[in-house]
Amino acid sequence: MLELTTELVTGRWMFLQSAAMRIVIADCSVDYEGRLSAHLPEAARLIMLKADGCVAIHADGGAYKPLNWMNAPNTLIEEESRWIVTNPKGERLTITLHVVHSDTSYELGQDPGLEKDGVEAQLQKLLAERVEVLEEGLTLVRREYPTIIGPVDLLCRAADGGAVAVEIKRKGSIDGVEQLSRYLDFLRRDTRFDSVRGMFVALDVTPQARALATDREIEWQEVDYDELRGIESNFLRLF
Amino acid sequence: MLELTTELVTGRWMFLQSAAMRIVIADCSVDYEGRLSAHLPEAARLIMLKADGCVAIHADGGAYKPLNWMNAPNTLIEEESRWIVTNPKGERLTITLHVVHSDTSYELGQDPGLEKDGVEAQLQKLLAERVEVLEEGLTLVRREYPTIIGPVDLLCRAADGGAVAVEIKRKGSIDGVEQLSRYLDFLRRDTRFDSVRGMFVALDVTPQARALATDREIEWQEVDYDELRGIESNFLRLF
DNA sequence: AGTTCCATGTCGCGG
DNA sequence: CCGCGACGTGGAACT
Repeated sequence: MLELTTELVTGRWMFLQSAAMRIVIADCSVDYEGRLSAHLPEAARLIMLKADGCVAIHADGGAYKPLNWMNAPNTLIEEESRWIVTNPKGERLTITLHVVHSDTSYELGQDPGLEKDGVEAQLQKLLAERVEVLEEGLTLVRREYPTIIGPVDLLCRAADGGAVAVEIKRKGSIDGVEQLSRYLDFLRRDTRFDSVRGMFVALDVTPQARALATDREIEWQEVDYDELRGIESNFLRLF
Repeated sequence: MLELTTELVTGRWMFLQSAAMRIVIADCSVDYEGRLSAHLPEAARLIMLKADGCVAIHADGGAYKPLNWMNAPNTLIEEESRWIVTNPKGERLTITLHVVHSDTSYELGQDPGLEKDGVEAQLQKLLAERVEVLEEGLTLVRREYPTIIGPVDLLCRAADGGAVAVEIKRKGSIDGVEQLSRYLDFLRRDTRFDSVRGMFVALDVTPQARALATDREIEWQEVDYDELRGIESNFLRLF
């Protein structure tokens, strides 16, 4: 773990390109011109510069979101007491430094990254591998079946030969039912399908979503994530 | 501008409650249990604690978004080399500190706040002043026309006397078409209008939004922001 | 408190 | 690189 101070560094732009995070505490005012125009009056703030060149200006509050920022890729020009950050999209962030209280850099190295569990992608993958969990005799035709208005999570075939469009959500709210309804509208006009049923699947389905689904004659069901993983690991163990 | 180090402080939780930002550089591993489960293996990271009690764990890259975070309000328990952050919603963040490289606090004070000039609001204003840009003979009835389900961006009258509901977006995606569809459903049940057309206007309209709008018999069009501003400034210059 | 809708959304994946 | 949908979306305005 190496801690560097700016005294060690002559070319700051080069420094930014190296893998290090720089933290500056300063009285500053900021202007952003890009997707909108924004201005920050002079005040004490924390300026974070990461190795990839991104810049974030934080106040002591307001959750994790900075007051102003510029995401990589961008170019930093350091003038006397003024930094100008520009990116290829034509956005520009200008930081005017009035007083610098602290300027420190830390060599953090590459992060091993976040391991997530319980998101929709995982759920879709598990269900795609075992669609018969949803209904006996159901077989997978295709994951992410494309339509002009977007991909259907799972397109399946039922035991009776009819098509079944499955929409999967972690939390099943009314939006998801609307989304599935749109897909059904389009699929039902596709002459390749004789009949298309809708099936709405989530870890939890809200009462409003249940009501709407029922009203639209869309089946809904809740699945248990741990159970699904259990089935999966049993499956792997047995075959 | 006061810089405090942790040596000055005995009760860190109290310290957090005071208006100061604390920056810790440490080798740490992190676990989050809440809306999902997530784990961060041990690595050097920056931990930011703000005065409002929020916590963010940053790697040296990945834009301004932290790897993990907990927004205020929450409670921080500092044990020996382990921090446990919990919130009323039942989420929990556990930070295990293996090596602390640096621990500094900064008194930043209250931020005067960001002054913004957003795009959609600006776009709506420009179009409201020149609705004939959208269609010949169109006149404005009212901006933000109120309905029970929310305000219609622009309610207009066409040359033939029919009503036109205009929804304006910076980026026109499928959500916006859904929103306009709901307004139309509602307006068409209002006996004061003989007929109501829908018009979906954005700087960019996605192909899927186009498809859905067309299917719902909603007109859509793209407008050019710079051109609109040009029209506006010409208008001001000439009259 | 619950809902709706905007955002400089950001992020990741598939074409 | 674009387009699209998910997100621990976050946040504000309004009911």
